[in-house]
Amino acid sequence: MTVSIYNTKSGKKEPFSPLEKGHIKLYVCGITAYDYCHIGHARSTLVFDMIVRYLRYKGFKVTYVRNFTDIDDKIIKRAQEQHTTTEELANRFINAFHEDMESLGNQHPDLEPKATENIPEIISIITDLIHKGYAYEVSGDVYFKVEKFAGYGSLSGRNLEDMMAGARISINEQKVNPMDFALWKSSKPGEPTWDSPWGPGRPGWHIECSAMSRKFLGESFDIHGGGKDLIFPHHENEIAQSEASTGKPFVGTWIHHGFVTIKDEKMSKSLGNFLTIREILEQYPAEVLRFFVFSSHYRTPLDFSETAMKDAQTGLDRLYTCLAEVAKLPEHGDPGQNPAAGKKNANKINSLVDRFVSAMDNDFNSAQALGHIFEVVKSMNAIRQTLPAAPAESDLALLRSGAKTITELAGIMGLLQHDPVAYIKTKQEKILSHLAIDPRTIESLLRDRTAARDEKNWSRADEIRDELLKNNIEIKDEADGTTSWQVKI
RNA sequence: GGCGGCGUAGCCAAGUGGCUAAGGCAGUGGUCUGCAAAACCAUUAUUCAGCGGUUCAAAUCCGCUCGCCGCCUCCA
Repeated sequence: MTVSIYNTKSGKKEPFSPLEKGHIKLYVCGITAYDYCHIGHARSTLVFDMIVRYLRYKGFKVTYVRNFTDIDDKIIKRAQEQHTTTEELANRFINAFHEDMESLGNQHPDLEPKATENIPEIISIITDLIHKGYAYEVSGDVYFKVEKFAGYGSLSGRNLEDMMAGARISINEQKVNPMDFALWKSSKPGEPTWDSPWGPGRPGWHIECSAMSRKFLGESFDIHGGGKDLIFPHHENEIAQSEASTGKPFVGTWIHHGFVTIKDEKMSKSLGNFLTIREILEQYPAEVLRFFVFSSHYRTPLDFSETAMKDAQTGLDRLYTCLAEVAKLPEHGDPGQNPAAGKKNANKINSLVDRFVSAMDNDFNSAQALGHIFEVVKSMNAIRQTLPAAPAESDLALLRSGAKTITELAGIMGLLQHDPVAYIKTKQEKILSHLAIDPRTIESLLRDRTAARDEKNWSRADEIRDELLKNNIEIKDEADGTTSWQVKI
């Protein structure tokens, strides 16, 4: 089966095949390094992490490039505010970004080039564009001539006249057309600068992606991705620069993911309603964030809330609980025992791979794919419930193969990769360390309760139980008369 | 103003013309238990914002209306 991908360029889902058989070249716009990353950035990296892992699962070789923009207006401004260099500032936030990626459990892209390390390539494209008449220099600045490029606006579905009518662009006297955008900016005193044929300066915003994608992936490549907000102007301008320069198609498939919203509003620095990745990860395990992100299709908006994260946590726990229960099953089956698993449940389990793959083939529908996993969990629980003390070998084999498949497939989203038993234990220990009650007190109260129960003093026993529950401690009276306790998750 | 998207149960969310409208959370009922908790099971939309149309058949296609959101300026 082939993967279908929604292509922003055509506005449709299309069967995907790479230019070079079996080898996909993917470029994703990374961050501009001037601040800590927020959960919108997290979604972006998570989505492409999942996409790359899935394409590799399908047997493709994937070359995954994600850049850093480490020179730009915002970086210069922020560096000046902090009385530091753009280099120091950018490196500081690139390091922070790498820490965040590590915490999120994302795999590394194959290459993470920086704009400042590719200045010669940038200058070379600009020079070429001037030669070909697509760009012009005005007192040290170089602009791209949008009117000269016939397809300008095709990605974002707009034309120059409409954009002019928008009238939200500041008129720059130097430009031939107000929509012309800067390829090279002359530097002001005190700003970082590189020598160029047009004098000392630095690259404009969009050109670095054209230069780096060409250098590492070639003039034409398969997939280019980023957030929806990059469609215009960033990606539109990249197409113009690259195709004007090479005369070849730039990118086959454009993938754009939706935003993370808070209270249904876009999260952004200008609105001040953003949460950084580190703030989130202080409160929730990375895996919960991953589960939350992959519970929705990547192109829809994703509304972040405490409730949504709590739901994600509970859902994830349900999956881990099932795996943990299967792990606790006896090692060997009873040869004399009849199988407990019905045909329907067995089919559900055995067909999981097919159903998961067809969901993911359909434009990476991770939400549907997770739904299939939950269905199988339900089937496995149902079988487990009817299992006798000495279960049949075929039942054990079925449950183990189900658990193995779930673990493998969930791994494409970076989920369920912890040992299930250890996962639950670690989590409880973490919660316990924040509780106002310690294990010694708990044990002591439980001894009191056991004594009360021995005397059939139920009201006292229940009182202690309620007291513990108030402190997030759940207790369980075992069949053998002992009482165990655990932290409520 | 131009362009694009969305509106499915209490909440979240899949569904790309045709089998019972996935799945999760919450709720309710049950198994278990002295009673609980946990776990598990069962159950919860005759209907997909509204109104028309196309079709043998529409949540899915088309048109209009209402509501929400995004891009057009830095943005994942």
